[in-house]
Amino acid sequence: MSLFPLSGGAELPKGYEPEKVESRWRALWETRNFFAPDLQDPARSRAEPFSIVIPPPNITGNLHMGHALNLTLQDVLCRHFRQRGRQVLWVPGEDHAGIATQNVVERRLAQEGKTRHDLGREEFLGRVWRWKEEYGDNIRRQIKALGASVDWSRERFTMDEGLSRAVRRVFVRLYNEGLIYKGRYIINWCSRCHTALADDEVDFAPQKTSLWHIRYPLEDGSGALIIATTRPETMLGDTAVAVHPEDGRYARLIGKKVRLPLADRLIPVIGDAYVDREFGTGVLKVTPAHDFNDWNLGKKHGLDCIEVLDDAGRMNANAGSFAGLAREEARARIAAALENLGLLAKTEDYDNNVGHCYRCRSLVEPLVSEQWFVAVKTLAARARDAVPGETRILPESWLKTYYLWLDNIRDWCISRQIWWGHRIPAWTCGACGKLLVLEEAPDRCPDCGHAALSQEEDVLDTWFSSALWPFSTLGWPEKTPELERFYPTSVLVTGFDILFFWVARMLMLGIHFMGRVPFRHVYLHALVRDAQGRKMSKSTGNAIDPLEMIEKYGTDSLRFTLTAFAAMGRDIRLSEDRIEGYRHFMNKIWNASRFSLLNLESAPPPPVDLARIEGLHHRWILHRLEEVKDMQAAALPEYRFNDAAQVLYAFLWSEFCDWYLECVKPDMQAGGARKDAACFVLWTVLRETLILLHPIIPFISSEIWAALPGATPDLSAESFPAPRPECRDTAQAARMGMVQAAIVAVRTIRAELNITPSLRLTVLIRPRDEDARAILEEQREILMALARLDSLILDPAAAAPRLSASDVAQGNEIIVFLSGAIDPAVEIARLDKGLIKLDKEHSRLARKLADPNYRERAPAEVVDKDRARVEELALARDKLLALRKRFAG
RNA sequence: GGGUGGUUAGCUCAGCGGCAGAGCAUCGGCCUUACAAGCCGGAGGUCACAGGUUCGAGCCCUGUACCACCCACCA
Repeated sequence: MSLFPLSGGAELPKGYEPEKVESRWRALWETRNFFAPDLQDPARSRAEPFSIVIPPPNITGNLHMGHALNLTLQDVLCRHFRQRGRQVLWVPGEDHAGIATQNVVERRLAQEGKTRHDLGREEFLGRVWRWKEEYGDNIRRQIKALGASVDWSRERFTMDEGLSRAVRRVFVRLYNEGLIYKGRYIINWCSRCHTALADDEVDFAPQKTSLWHIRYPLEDGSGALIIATTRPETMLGDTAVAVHPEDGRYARLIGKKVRLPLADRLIPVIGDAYVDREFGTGVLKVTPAHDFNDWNLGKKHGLDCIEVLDDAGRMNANAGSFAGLAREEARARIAAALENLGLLAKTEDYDNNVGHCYRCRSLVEPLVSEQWFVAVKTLAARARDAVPGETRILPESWLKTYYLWLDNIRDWCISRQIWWGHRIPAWTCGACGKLLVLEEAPDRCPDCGHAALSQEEDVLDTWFSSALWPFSTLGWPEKTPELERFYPTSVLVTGFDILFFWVARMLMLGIHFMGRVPFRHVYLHALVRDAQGRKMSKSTGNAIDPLEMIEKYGTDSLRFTLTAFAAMGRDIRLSEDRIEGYRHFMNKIWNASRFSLLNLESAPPPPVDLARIEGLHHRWILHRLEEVKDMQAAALPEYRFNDAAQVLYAFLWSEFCDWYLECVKPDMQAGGARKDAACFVLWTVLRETLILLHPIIPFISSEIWAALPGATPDLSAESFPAPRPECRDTAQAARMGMVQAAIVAVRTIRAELNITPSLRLTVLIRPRDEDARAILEEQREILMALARLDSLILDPAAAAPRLSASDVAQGNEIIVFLSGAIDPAVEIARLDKGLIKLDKEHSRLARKLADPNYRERAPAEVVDKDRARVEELALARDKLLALRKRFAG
């Protein structure tokens, strides 16, 4: 198959070059649309499907590290479950991001000296669409760059026709059910974006301001109430003054009236427990039109609502002589006017917290206006009940936060006064004034028959369409096979920062319209922070660009880094060093594979019965492979990404490379049946390890796979390796541990005595028992090679020469013969160091075992283990002491 | 004000009742025919603090300190 980069049995180039390798595989996966599930596939149809809808990136931006993490984790899951035989669907798509996108395009227009109003609605939207075509593709390329195994044939965009229809259907149904209503209400208003904002689109930030103390004279002339305010300019809209009903200073004044300065209106003094007696003077001015709490007080006490600010942040006609002034200007002028009248009691510095637009950072103004709302109380209650029974939120620490939010939720303001978005499907009859809420534009008014209908100007909050994403992308309101098969989706993988914006709302609308939750699990991953723990952002300039990292270190290095750091419930502090570090791991994999391929023929090695294979190292590595398979199969479905990555890292590097490959070298040199067996085990272990690595590092694993003898065309279609219970052998693994300990003991002596590695040593091992002797004898060749010996004596009775250094490893006495002089003091010091260590552990355990409470109450197996250990320690100590004696005399 | 998480080797972090771990950094020795982006070995810890539970506590409980973050409010 010429499409595939390498054919089986090829030699790998000396260095790993991610760029070349990756572009080949990207192109291949793309042209073949490898990751579109075949709904007709009988094998996969039997298993429970695995589906994910992508959190749609905004079309405004470039991929950042958060996306890279998000996409990597989803891809790891998708590839893993594909291996496990599940039918996997991962739906890609993009979000139109109403305000953000409109801002970007408007900024461009501004460069041409135009505003959107110069173009008009239609032409402006044309511009946005063109912009979308350009940048939507940008995001797509970046998703592809990461190697995400999405199904591009099912890509969706929140503004495409299908999804827009779903939006209209949902809107109309909620309206007819009385869950969407239109009303005058106080909302957050961004006077720069010129639109309403939802509560959670407002960011609070501290601001230095003043607290003005203003006298409000009592009507009866008996004095004045002094109120403290940060917003004197809104006083013109005051319709009451409030005090705490139990406040001894003021309670008797409730029901009286004060004269509102500058406006010359009489307003009542009301009593309400909401007032904090401790704050300021304990008297609160009430401006229902420009403050959320005042709005509530106004409703409760039946107060008038006088608006004094307009939607551009200027004083309106109600402000009398201040009309037309910007709010800051008005504030200064009013303060000055009060000062002149002697009504300004004092001004003090004050640290305030003010709302800002989360998109453009400008000040948010509470204003009363006509908006559309979703009545969320009942929807929220059901979304609450669904968790954790039908939908599990992980890590579970987020549960409480989720509940708390839903319990205190207010109606959701869904109308936005911008153009880019789903226009509200409501029309007003110009003749009779009837409001028509319909999925498609009506020709004429059904009541009066008039054709003069005008559609609402507003569009819907972006999150309204995203809230439908899990079912709208699958084809709803049509009854599609995808919807039937893949809803509810298996898991939603996203950052916790949009738990409320998005996750909770998907749950609400999913339950309402589908009758079932939209996903079984929600996995909330970390935020990616910089090395100092700050949030990465363009403005702070601390962002690490994933594409730059990909270019520099390769996609797999980046993916492995993100996976390895994705421990549940913790933020990731990322720095470039980390990625560079894991590039070393890629190189290690590459070179281990090169070595393997150099020893393998171009045809797959003839099979050997692995259950009966000779050779401790083979049995050990096969046993360990089984354990690694188990761990991976357990870790990934539990979203323990870091565990999966760490286990693979340690297995491949510290076991496969450091030990197994070294052990196998003599086999390869020996040739014959021994080499054949080694080739088969090597081939098997490498093959299966590549399969295990593939979900995390798809590119390099695919490239190596393709070069393996007998490789199938594409690793991404390969199944998770079947368990091989006959290869599990704990006893053999322990024996290997003993051999390793003996080798390490020799190496340590060599290093501590500064003996050059090039000098081959003579070593005497006094085995602890016959079994150990037999094993060590059998492994003589490996011991000789890895400890770099020229002679190995295995004899329990042999004497240790005075010219030697020694140690005890798992009960075996290791005696390294030395040719040159030895300083007895040095050797004694070495032995004493070991003895001290042994003694410490021995006495600790002995003390523990001496305690009858421990012996009685601890589980028998724990006690037995300690007993065995104590004996072993005692034995080792005796042996070391005996060895030490030869220097004493 | 309410809530959540964190405090373990120089750094970044795993571990969450039974021998304190990893990666990086560091120190010493090596171009040992896959890999110097490497190999071998070493050193490095009152597991924030104070109590408690337990035969046994980084691990469980209570409290304290500090650091993050989230929500609400701030007239």
